[in-house]
Amino acid sequence: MHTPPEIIYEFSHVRSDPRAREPVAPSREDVEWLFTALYDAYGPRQWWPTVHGGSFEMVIGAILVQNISWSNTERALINLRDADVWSFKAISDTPDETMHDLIRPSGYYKAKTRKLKEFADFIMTNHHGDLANLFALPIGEMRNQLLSVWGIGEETADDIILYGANKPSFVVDAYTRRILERLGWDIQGKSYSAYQQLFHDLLPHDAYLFNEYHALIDYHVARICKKKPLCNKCVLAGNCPVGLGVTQP
DNA sequence: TACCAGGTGACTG
DNA sequence: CAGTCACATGGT
Repeated sequence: MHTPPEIIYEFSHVRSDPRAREPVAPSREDVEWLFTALYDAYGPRQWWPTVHGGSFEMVIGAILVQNISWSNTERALINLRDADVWSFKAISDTPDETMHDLIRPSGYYKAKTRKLKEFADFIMTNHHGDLANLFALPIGEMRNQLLSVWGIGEETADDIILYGANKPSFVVDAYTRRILERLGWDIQGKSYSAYQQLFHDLLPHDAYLFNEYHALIDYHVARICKKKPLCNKCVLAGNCPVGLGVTQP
């Protein structure tokens, strides 16, 4: 379905001095190196994960997974499907109390019920109930519309743009922030856009590249670069200040 | 047991 | 702009 762009194979395989004690601004070579190292180690990740598949599930899953594990999200998606609450109209028509019971496993069930309903109303009111109409918008307009919906923040908006609409908007999450900090890469400020800008400024805006890059970061950080990092199992250890013992996590 | 897991919005200084 | 808090379930 996706074909890796040739540019991947022209990426840098080296990074700047990993023994620097103070954070340094990452170069294009650094950002290319990280992708290449993870891709060589793990191969394509083929995200977004699915239970039943389809754009509807992807978007609903992006809301339900907020600050919770995917396994919890899966339970909620299965409940919704089994209850035949599997369209924006169905979400809108289902009483709050029923929604609470169905999505309870995903946590924050009251807040997420409101989020799902606000999003369903948005799609029905502004896009004739069809996600394809949202996905057809230019990235900037799509992103602004998504951010206008209560419960859709920057990460969820970019999840939907990248993994739903298949357009290049880099996803920044807690894992992304953690690994960049551990690598000793200085970011101007702590805002979401500061992190995203790094990737947008230094990489070609390619949906496949952004898709795999974010997926590889999450795969790697969830398993290796944990709060207590497993540096003895890390393929980046020889190029990371933490892995080299230069700095502490 | 306590901590952790693919955030967001409300509120504060 | 940066920091803090509530929101809530299931796994380890």
